[in-house]
This record gives sequence, structure tokens and C-alpha cells, in this order.
Amino acid sequence: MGRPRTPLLDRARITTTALELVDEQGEFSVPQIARRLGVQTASVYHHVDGRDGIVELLRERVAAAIDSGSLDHGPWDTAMAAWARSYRAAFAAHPRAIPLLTTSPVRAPKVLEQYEKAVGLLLAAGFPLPDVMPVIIALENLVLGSALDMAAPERMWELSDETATPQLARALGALGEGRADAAFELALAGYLAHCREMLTDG
Amino acid sequence: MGRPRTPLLDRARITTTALELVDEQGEFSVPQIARRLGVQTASVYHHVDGRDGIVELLRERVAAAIDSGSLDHGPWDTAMAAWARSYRAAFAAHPRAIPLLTTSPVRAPKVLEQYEKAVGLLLAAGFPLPDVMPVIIALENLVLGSALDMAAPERMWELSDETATPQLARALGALGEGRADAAFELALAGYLAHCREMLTDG
DNA sequence: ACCTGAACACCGTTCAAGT
DNA sequence: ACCTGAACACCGTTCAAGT
Repeated sequence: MGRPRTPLLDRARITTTALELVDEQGEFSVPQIARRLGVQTASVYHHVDGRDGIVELLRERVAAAIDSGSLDHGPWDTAMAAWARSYRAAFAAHPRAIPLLTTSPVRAPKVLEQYEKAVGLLLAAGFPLPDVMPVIIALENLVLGSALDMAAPERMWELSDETATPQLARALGALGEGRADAAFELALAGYLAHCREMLTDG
Repeated sequence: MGRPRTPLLDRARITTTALELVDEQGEFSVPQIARRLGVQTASVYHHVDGRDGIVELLRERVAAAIDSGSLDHGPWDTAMAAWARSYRAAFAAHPRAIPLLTTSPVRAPKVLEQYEKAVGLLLAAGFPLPDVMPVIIALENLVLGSALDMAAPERMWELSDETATPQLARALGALGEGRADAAFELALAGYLAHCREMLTDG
């Protein structure tokens, strides 16, 4: 067979197929991708740095949906909040991919630029240099923690034995639809209030 | 060979071996466990509900180190903070296991009892029933998000190209040793302050 | 009940061979 | 440069056979 006139594969199509598989079944394998693209498994390795490379591509693809526009316009607190919500929404669009993606932070240039912007925003707002990264990392933790929560199946909160933990059962019963959203917004509000205090107290 | 007079395997030893493997190499496989215990791979399946069952056992084992004693004595805010720190410390003791464990929440009875206690504590403190679970879930997100951060390799924050993101490079340079701790404590302080406000405003 | 040996389907990865 | 076919080591899981 040999080399085709026009390449059968490229990184974008491999990434798209991997994301489709993850959306459908929560996982992907290299042979599965090859099968969907009508190609041999080995061919995939000519375009991609192994399975881990595909995971990194997924990370970048999902992160590409983050809208960093809010970071360009103050005030810093609403800008950071909008960024965090968009960051979280990008993950929420592919809940089954979350466990695969949250194991290590995104380090694509495009995302690093967003961190760069955030640093500038916080410095301009008056945060002392040593406080800037903790403030950013704390927000990232918030986003990733609540992303994992979104990925957790709903039935995780359906108790198998309600009598063992009656108060927990009651509290779960009083829980509305937007369970994950409520927890995220609660934590985000606390985070922002605390950062504002850091600024005025410091 | 057949059945030995005294069983060669049990769940505890399988769990211990799996945790050792994860601590050492960040992963485990059923054949690896069997090899370490001087037994055939198939034997492991007589004690454990497949590979996923072993992961669940790891979750329980790691969570067993959480000290829930703080939940028995008020005030609610310091009690919740102590619980969260202990929860996080339990994960921190096995950083390489974190990606494996954070993909779904612990649902072992022992941990559910802790949630039960937390619900009681918050109700007694005066939180309205519908607020209780969001408050707890937000704290859990905080813990898991910062646990993932602890699991991230330190070199994740060593930029390959400092010139592309100069401000980020500066901020990272000003970061002390306890990077992960600082971010966690920042988020925790904000969380607690916000919960206190919910109580007085509500 | 618990261990073995063998089997099955699947995986990630490499590599020489072809164009 | 890019695809194939074949190979390798490894994996999770099942199951009949033994005590």
C-alpha cells in the first residue's frame, strides 16, 4: 500500500475521534480511533506522541473553548469570576472526559497566555507578587474540584441505605437540580470575597 | 495444587500491595499484585471485584486515615476546617494515588458517616436544610481540587519558555515552598468566611 | 472455598517494508 | 513522509480442574 498521495490522518481528526469516543463511552483506545478512521493502529503513531500525546491533545481541545476575553477588561474580580465560569463550562461540555483531563493541568501555550493575563490583572489590582500565584492556583483548584464533581454520576448521591445516615438523606432530599452549580458558586463567592479582603487589608 | 489449608490471599494484603505499587510507580495492575504476593493472577479475582474493586478498596484504605473526631465538637467552622485538612492530608500521604482516587467520591460507610456528622453539625449551627449539601459539597470540591494540585508534578510549574509569559514567570519565581498549601488555605479561609456570612445574613 | 493453568479478547508500542 | 502488516510484551477477565 505505502504512502497515500494525500495523508489519511492528521492530529485534528485523531483528536476529534478520541473526544467522540470519550463522550460516548468515557474512554478511548488507539485501536478504536484507528478503526473509526479506517486505518491501521500503527498509522496513528505517525502523527501523535503515543496515547499520552492524545490525552494532551484532548486537554488542549477542551481548553480551547475557554473564553479568556473577560481577562482583558477589569474589574479584576468579575474578570476572574467570568474566566473561572468559562473554564468550568469548557470541562462541563465533556463531562466524561473530566477524569482524563484533570489529572494534570493544561500546559498548552494558549492556556499559559491566560495565566499570563491573570497575573497581569492581579498585579495591576494591587496584589503583592507572592500572593498572585496562590490566588490563581486556588481558583484553578476550585474549577477542577467542581469539574470532578460534575463528572460524578448522579447516583453517587443516591444512598443505598438511607437509615444508616438519616440526616444526610434529608439534606440530599432538599437538594435542588443545580447541585454542582450551587456548590461551585458558593465556593467562588467565598473565594472572591476573601481575595477582596486580602487587597484591602494588605 | 488446589485449595491451601490456610488462604494465601485476603483483601487487606491485596489492598496493601496495590497501594505500595501505586506509591512506587503511580499505577498498579492485577498481575503485578499477584507477582508480589507469589500467586497466580487469577487467584486475585477470588477475593476482589475486579480491578475497579481494588481501586475502591484503595479509596477506602486512604480515606480510613481521615480523622473525623473534629466533627464531634463545635464550633462548626473550626470543626469543618479541621475535617477538611485531615481529609486533604489523607490524600497527601499518597500523592501518586490521587488521580486514581479523585475520579469518584468515596462512598464507603465510614466516610458516609462523616458526611452524616457534618450534616448534623451544620443543621445545629443553623444552616437551612437546602444549604447544607451545597456547603458540604463545596468543601469536598475544595479538598479534591487541591489534592489534584498536590499530585501535579512540581515541574509543571517550570515554564519551558519564560519569555512568552514574563509576568507568569515572575509570579512563579516569587512562589514559596508551600505552594499547594498556600492555595488550599486561601480557598479554605474564603469558604469559611462566606459560610459564616450565609449564617448571619440568612 | 480458594488456587492453578490455560485461554480469550484487548491493549500500547515498535519496526521493517513498501510507496 | 506516511501507511501497512506483523510482532512483542502486557493487560483484565473467565473458567474448568484440582484439593
